Amino acid sequence: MEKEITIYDIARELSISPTTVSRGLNNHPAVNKNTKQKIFDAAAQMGYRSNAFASRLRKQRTNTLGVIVPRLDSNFQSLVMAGMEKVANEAGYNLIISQSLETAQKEIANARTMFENRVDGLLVSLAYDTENIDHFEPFFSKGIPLLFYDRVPENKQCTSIVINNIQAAHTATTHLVEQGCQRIVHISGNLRINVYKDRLKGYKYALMDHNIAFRENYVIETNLSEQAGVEAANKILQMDPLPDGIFVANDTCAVSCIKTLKQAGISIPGDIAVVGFNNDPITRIIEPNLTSVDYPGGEMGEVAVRSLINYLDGVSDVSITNTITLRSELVVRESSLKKKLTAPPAKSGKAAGMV
Amino acid sequence: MEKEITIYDIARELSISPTTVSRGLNNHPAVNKNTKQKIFDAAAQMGYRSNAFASRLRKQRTNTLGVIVPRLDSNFQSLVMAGMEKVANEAGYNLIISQSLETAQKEIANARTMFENRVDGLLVSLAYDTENIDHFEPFFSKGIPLLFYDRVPENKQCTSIVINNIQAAHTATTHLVEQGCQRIVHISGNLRINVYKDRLKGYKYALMDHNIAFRENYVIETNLSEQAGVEAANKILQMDPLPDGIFVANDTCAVSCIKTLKQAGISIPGDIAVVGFNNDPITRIIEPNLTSVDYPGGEMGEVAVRSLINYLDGVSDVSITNTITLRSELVVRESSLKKKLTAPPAKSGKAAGMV
DNA sequence: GTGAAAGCGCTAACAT
DNA sequence: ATGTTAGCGCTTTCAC
Repeated sequence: MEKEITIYDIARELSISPTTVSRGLNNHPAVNKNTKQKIFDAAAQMGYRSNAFASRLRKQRTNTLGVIVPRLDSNFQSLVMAGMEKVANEAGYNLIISQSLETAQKEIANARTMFENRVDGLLVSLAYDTENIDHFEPFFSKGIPLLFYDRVPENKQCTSIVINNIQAAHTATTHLVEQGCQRIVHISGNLRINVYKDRLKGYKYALMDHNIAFRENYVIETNLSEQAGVEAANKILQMDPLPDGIFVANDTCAVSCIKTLKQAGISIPGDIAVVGFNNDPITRIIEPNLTSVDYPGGEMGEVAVRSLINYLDGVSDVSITNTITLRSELVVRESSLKKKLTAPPAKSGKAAGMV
Repeated sequence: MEKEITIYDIARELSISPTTVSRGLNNHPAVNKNTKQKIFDAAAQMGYRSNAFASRLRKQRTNTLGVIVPRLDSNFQSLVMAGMEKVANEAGYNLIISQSLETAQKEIANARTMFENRVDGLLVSLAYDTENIDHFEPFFSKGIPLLFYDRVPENKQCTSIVINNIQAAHTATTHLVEQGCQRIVHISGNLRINVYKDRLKGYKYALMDHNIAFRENYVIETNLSEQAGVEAANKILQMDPLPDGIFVANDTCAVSCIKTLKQAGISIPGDIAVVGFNNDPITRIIEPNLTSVDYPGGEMGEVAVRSLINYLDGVSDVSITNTITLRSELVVRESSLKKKLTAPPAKSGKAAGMV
């Protein structure tokens, strides 16, 4: 590998100082336009490339953000990543992305790596089995901004970006009640995680608000996988009387649940109305199309990175100790419509959403 | 922000030299076990964190790989990313990920950033409108390994990881022919991209091999979006006689095409048999379930990173100028089955795949 | 087994 | 507008 060109080489070539070269390359205002041009020309011609490490070592700022995500291969998370990358890229930040694969152990290791890589800020969505956030302690004590999104810690001291899961679940459940459902099952995810815990709460509250008794055995805790949907459906089929509504905490599981129920001869929504969560593309493919809570992944990613960068730039030092709550909305489709609407339901998309 | 602890601080604390501290921290064999222990203890106690930049500046190696991907928010690409991250992480490499958003312009900018970040290697899947790969020239001339996957340049000089799109498309089309289809339409993607070009080729070859005339107007070039599926379906509905088979270059488009055809009263596969590409989760949700080419995204990501790292470690300097072709397979489901199989088709999954 | 010294390439005082 | 100087924190000869 040939020798790298440095600003010293350029300086020598042009008989000026390295300082001026550095300044020129960085478009410092106090450099003669002519000199600047010469510097750029020489740099291009000599095949110079700036050494980000030397610069970072010197500047003590990395222009890099770290992301720790449970899994990259989820529809929701990939939307988030896309949003994050977009904003970060526009702002000149790099993104180092790692996945915890839902284990605290990897999350801890990743946090450590991010710390040593001296990311300027860190974005985290917690793993399934993360019990505490001690592994982020170094970030707190060094004052490195840490922002949780979606799967956030209970500890309300942390900055987080979420949707109002309680409210969303309340709306979803209420919708089922309004469609005439009285025996509503809730298929939940891991109840140690805030989002699923909150969705359960919203479900409960909605029942209470409509004077429907909450029944412990109507809550099925699962891992929300496709397989879990099949199993949950089988449990539901055993129930007597048969439930007439199901609120599922994600779409993957809701869809496989519907498939299983249909195979068993249950009519959706006739016998059982179903509402999912996430508004994944599959909601518009399953028959009947699935009513679901639209969950702004891309936006969440964008907002998260933007907040972090604003904070780093001192623009919004207002407080990084806040919770940002994004809007979500119920998108009503056929799977939950026991009653006909006065106007026919929109074919698809968000048209029928209620704000 | 309090001062960072460096190896000098540790050295002073223990009255030994920074050299020894550095060696100890890096588990250099020639350091006394006792000393090593003392170093680690002091480091932990003093809250030391290694400065990756200083180390990289000195070592001229970054342990970082760059990834430039068209879009993060695609099912396939998120599988790839997940596979890449997994292997990279295990090997102690960081991943800097950026998206081109399908534009050559951003791809060029991203390549530049990756270059300045001195990634040890780069993984690229090309954007829609990338016309040439001049922007990767710096990597070639600096000897930085560059590995293309999936969307690779025509130029066969580059290392790439692909599936055999010609063969896969040939198999898919042949399957339709064997089901009795004679008028098979192909819904293709952007024909400037190798994968779609090759799928068209495979389709053509299969027709030829079965003495079916290739008809120009049976090829519909689209962007393979959901919307494109609707439009393509409408075109097909205009055709007289009606085609009896469709081979679509991805599943998203195939599914929306099926939905539109069904709405128009066409029976799938009775009137028209359909085969997709990618084996996305949606193939198992649409009714009838969609026959599709299984496309190993996760594996592609894993293999790509593993190859790159092996090369960097000098393990497989065999040649980074090769093409690695991964296996793909047709997964037969109801959407293409005009004839009953002797054995009943597998309910789902890859069981019915032909190798 | 340990240490001294030099330097990776850059930038930010502080001159001038 | 430009230059001098020093140092970011680490690793690596080379020496003992």
